[in-house]
Amino acid sequence: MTPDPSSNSVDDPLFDSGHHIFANKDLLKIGHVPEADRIVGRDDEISKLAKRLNGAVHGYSPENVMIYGKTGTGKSLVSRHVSQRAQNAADGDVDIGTAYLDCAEDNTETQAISSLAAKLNDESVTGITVPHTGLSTSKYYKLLWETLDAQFDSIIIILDEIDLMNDDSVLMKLSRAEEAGKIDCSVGIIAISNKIQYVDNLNERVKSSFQHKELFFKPYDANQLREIMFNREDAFHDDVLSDDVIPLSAAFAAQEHGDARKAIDILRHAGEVAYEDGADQVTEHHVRQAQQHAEKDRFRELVSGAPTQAKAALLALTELSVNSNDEAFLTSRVYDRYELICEHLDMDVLSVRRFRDILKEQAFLGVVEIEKINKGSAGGIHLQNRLIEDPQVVRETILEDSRLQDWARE
DNA sequence: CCTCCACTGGAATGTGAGGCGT
DNA sequence: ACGCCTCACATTCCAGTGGAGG
Repeated sequence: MTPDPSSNSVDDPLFDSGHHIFANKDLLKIGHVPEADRIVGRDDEISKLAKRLNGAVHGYSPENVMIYGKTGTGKSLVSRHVSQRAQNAADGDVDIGTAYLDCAEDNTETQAISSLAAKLNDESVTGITVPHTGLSTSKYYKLLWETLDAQFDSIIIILDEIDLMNDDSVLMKLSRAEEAGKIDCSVGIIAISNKIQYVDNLNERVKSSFQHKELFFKPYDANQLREIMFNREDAFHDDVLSDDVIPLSAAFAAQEHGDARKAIDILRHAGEVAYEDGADQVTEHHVRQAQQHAEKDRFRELVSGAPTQAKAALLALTELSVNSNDEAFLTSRVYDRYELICEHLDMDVLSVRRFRDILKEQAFLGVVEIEKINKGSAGGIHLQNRLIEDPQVVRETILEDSRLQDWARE
């Protein structure tokens, strides 16, 4: 944290906040939508998508589009970009609205519709207030139709990560609203998924109402990744990046199946590491460190963000791992230890059934690994639970939680 | 090839927080 | 003040599971 003596614009050295490394850190933010000339290698996709949405610009119905592609291939980016441009390009007397919805966050029908209504509603125009929760689903739909009618001629709705949505009916009702005469506003839906089979698994009724064209996004190759990062080089001051930084970050990210998000993350992290080191250049060394950091951070966040009961369960598993030579333990054994911990800490003891689900959630998050084994006539089917990361590290992270700290003294 | 064990996991059901309109 | 809504989390019940060992 040594202040850089050469930095000129800063009065108080305590707050020089990385200026000697970053010139404009916003360029490295995840949701950042770059200008058209900074989007790399997606020209084809952009013009195809624009063609589909063209109707909206002139006041008639746009087509629905289903976009497939792996994470970090620019699906959200291109969708946002094109819908933004459609909004700007609209004919003088056409009012276009756009809404972006992350289905990972709002993954139920009600949540999705309520968020959409809240996002699109401009209270000063419509005079409608949209409560966050509390209404029935149908009331939220009604509110949404009202806001749409009051404000727009056409609307483009982006449903990101739609495969995480628990209920397909959103898709159906949104796409049907116009033809069913519920609203007088053209609706175009851009649904984004990283699972190719998404549409196949849809219910027939939904499929028939959600008429759509499909668009596939290929992963970025190493060259494109490099170009993407060079385009955001302005985030750093001149001469701060040493020559090998971007190629190396690109190489790391290319290994992860061409994920641009990861690439930019690594680059930003490397800058932060360099800043903390008090270095005045970002070097290959910082990139490597950033790469390792990213892995550990992700894991710590998972564990420290877990609910208390889940932490207690993990704690039980770490206790067993630390105090024995085995690595994997039967659920019943982990549960016994968990009971002890709960009693000692004066916590509620959950049922075995719920406990199993908690472990399963942790397995889904990649903290625990579960293997099914069969002991035959000696006792049928069991699950074996094993920590993926070093038990000591998990233990330390869990014990940072004030509610569980008492345990450390035993 | 059949049995048998002790856990697994689906389904139904309950509870309480948070929030609405009347 | 009240009824009504959703949703997350939890419990209870029980049919199903599938390989070691007879």
